[in-house]
Amino acid sequence: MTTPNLSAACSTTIVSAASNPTTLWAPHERETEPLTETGEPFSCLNAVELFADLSADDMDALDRMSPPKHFYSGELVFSQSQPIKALFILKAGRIRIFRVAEDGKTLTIAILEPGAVFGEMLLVGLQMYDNYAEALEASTVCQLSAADVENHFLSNPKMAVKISRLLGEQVARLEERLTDMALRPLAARTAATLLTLANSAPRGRFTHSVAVKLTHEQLAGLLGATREATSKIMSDLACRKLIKQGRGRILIEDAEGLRRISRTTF
Amino acid sequence: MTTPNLSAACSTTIVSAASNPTTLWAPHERETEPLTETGEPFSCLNAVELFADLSADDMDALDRMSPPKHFYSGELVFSQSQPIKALFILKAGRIRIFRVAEDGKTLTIAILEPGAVFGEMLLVGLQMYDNYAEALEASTVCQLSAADVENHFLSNPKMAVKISRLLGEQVARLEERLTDMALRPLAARTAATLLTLANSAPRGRFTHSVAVKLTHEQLAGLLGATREATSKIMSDLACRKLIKQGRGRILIEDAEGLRRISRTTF
DNA sequence: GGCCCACTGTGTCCTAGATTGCAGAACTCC
DNA sequence: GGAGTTCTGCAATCTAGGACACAGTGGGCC
Repeated sequence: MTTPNLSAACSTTIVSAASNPTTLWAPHERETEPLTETGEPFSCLNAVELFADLSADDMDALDRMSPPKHFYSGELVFSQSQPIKALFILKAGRIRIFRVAEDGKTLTIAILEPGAVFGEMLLVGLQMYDNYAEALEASTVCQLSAADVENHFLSNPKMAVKISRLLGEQVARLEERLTDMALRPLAARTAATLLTLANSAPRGRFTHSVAVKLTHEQLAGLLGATREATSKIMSDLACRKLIKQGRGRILIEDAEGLRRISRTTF
Repeated sequence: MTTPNLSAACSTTIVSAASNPTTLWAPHERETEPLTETGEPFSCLNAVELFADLSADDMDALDRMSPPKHFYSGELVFSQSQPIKALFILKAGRIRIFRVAEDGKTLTIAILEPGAVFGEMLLVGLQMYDNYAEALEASTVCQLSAADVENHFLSNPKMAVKISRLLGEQVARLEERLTDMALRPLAARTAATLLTLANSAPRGRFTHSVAVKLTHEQLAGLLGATREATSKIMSDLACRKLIKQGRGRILIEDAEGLRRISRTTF
């Protein structure tokens, strides 16, 4: 009652909003988009905050030891059968970290953008770790072997502190997500997730609104819900003018409105 | 179908099993139980693994600076209004860490036994952190102020590594719990949770089975479910002879059976 | 320019679990 | 040993969201 339920009232006109003639998510834009703000030709390490404290020597050494590897869209970066033996740095593309249940259903733990470091559990010496990683698009990844990491890294005390902070933030995020999953209805979770995604996403340069590059299916994986249920919520959000939709793109139009929804209990 | 559903078949005789004349969870046992294996009179620090690498001097200094504080059952150790300004060490009793949703429903993040360190987010410099902590029973807690921690701790490189490991394990646990929450039905989650609890619980000394000291309500808080739903599952588990129940006590009788249930999808 | 396929919208069941309400049993405290 | 409080069992709804089943449609690709 407090939150007006308009789902019935505006079951049409949803896509029409998305098909307006702006080039916001025009496909050709993707190619010209620099993958990080630091420019195209960058070593695997120099753009990553985690490595900022490395000496130039270490940086060079590590860089030489970490040949970039290419993954096709859909390819597995690691899995149970190929357990993590390296620290990964995503150079280009997008990687999805996920877990699989017995029945094949999956939950997405994270979707990584260029510059992200993953396989961090190696740093902490945790072996058994049943996450999978899959390339959502063609991606380039650098690998640091456990030995290299050992030598140039764990010796450095500043590094340990950074790792702690990294993990601490992950803990906070995960606790938040866990309680959302347990206590919040799908609509609220969806809104909250969109907001978080929007924050980590690159700002749009042609508009005030922020684009999140995800299909409903991918979003559903992140929410722990079905594609159908997610689609329904998204249509609803769209017709309340909180977001705009395009195939595989979501534009956040009204962050404040989303924040309101994310606090609803039912 | 693969998992026999006996809920109807054995809806009686559940409590009778719990009311047998053993003294396994007799109330008077609690008082005589040593709170940790290291004996009664212990400083706040010496029994805690995290501090093992501290020099004797540091240990003494910190010990002097951390007066034990008492909390009554039900009292809040910290909350939004009293944000974390210290690192806590649980000396005696049990503490529940939880989060609260807008509508008042809560999710239990963890239930801590003596020896546990909490408020770790302080170590990583994360301020905003909306967890609550409440004493489940009369508890004694030592506090290390942020300044003390700073001086004796963050300077020590070994310490940072330990903290990383601590947080890494938390991340792993939380990811596991998150996927369970998203992909597994209540029964499976219950079984899995009981097993985890059993592992961290002190071994029973009079029997092969392990006791978990929780009411259905507390367990439900951990599972993100209602007390009723949890009770139903518990009765079911009990009549399959996988557990035995007593007021506020759960005995794991057949860990292997529980493990089987924890893998069921429906 | 046309074909095909990945995305999305919708609609109808159907079940797990929330909600509500209550009752009896066990433990605690006088 | 009696009263009140906690804990647990049980049953009757109610509902969010899952499972299926299709139907458009936009866009990439040839």
